[in-house]
Amino acid sequence: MIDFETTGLSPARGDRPTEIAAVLVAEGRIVDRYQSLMNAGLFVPPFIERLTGISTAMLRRAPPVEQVMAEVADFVGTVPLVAHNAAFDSKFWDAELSRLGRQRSQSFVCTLLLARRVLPRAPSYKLGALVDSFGLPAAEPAHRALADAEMASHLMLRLEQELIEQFQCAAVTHDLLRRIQRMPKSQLQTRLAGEGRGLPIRAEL
DNA sequence: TGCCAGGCCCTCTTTAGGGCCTT
Repeated sequence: MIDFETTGLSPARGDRPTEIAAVLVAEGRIVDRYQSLMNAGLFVPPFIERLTGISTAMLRRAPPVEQVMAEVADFVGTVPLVAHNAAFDSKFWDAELSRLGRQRSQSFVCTLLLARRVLPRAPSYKLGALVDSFGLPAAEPAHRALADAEMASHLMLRLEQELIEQFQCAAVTHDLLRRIQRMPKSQLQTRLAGEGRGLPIRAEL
């Protein structure tokens, strides 16, 4: 599970990471962690500083972005990647690796897309709201990379439990999660409701 | 000068619009 804090929403508009955390999950638990601030030489906008607590002064004392991204890419290796709203983290991940002349070799799973399918009537799909609704441990401080990555890891494990119940799968693999998150939401829910829970969907997957 | 992300997903839809989610 990876989580970025950044200067904004779009690397295409010049935004860069300010912090990253990578949490390694195996056999249903967190087994290793990487976390670091990083200095890309940018000014942190006031809104972002209020949101994350990460200031320009903090980044001036942080290691350079190139060093941190190389370290975290080595830490991650070829392990499948997960993020909450992976469309956001994957574009920063790819942009920063590209600057290093490296390329991602593995795919992303998105806990936001999975949650929309597993919990079709949830009032909110924000990371904190989903963690609260499941009664999962809320790591502090929120909107810092390591805390958010740990909360998202607990959310992913909880969603896997839900999928085992709904799809009656003996094991939840990265490839299975990829297929589920790409399945049209309306189609998935209609079939779950209309055909009973489990076997028809499992056979299709 | 003025504007500025982008993909998912619902609906008063599909020749579209707007809210959500990430920072």
